[in-house]
Amino acid sequence: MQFRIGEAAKRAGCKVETVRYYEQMGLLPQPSRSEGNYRLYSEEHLAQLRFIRHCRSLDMPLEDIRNLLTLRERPREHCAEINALVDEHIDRVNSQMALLEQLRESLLTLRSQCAGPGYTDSCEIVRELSTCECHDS
Amino acid sequence: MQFRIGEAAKRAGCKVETVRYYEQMGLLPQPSRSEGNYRLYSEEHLAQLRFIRHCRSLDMPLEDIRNLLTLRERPREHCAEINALVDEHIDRVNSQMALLEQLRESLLTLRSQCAGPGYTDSCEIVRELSTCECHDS
DNA sequence: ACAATCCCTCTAGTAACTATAGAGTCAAGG
DNA sequence: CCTTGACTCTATAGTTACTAGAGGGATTGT
Repeated sequence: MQFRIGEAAKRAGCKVETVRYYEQMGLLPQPSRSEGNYRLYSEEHLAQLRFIRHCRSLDMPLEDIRNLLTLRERPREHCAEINALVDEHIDRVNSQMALLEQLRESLLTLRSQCAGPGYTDSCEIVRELSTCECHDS
Repeated sequence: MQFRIGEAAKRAGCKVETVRYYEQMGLLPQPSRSEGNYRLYSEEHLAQLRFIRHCRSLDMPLEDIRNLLTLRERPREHCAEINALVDEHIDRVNSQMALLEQLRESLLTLRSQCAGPGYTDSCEIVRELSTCECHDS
């Protein structure tokens, strides 16, 4: 079975442009072409595309996926590396979550400054946003 | 007191390039210039820069900040809009967190597939990433 | 024969910066 | 007076993972 790009994209749950983009980035091998120069994908191509999409649904960066694609050829030898890669990604997600949690706190505090229609002359939210007690660097 | 861009950036806790970028995006008014064509910032400029940075530290998009900068000129009249803007942002942060939480679950499940040195011939993580039970669209 | 739908390549746009190149300005030291 | 170093200027390109568009060819159905 061979698929044209539209069919491949649909089966992988992404857009046509995305498939071409992965090819351009070297994540998908160049498929054969039809007479009319259309890309023709095999089942293996499709499997690899799905692999990529699955990784992306876990928000892994393409660079990590590129590495995984290489490592998975000899999974036994590279088990440790594969785990490390996943662990690093989990760490990234964890710290992103911690950051977002802080953000949420700050925003809720900010929002509580103005609970109803203001009774002062200036907006407490604007006032709070104007004060600066923090230095990033 | 007038500051050159380096001093302004330091006081606002950001990079020099970032300050110029805000000016280019129309978030900071163009400052006066010295004889040698250096930007010269007043206290008001600095306050506005800090306002922007504070909003950014809450991860608000520049477009929202642009709106806030306008709204804050008449806070009393625009109190409701200001609140709505903050509320929307809180919603965004909330749904981002929900997404990340799901992600974390999936990643931990994935990771648990390979707890120690594998005893099978193929990596369970790679196997799981290859299976596809989901369609995004 | 013709229209609709698919596909092709190439280029530019997104958000919010960051980094670089190549040049000018300014204060202090020798 | 000259030079060195730190600072600044403009303009341009790079980052991530796509998305959107132009301008054209291929295929399919009526």
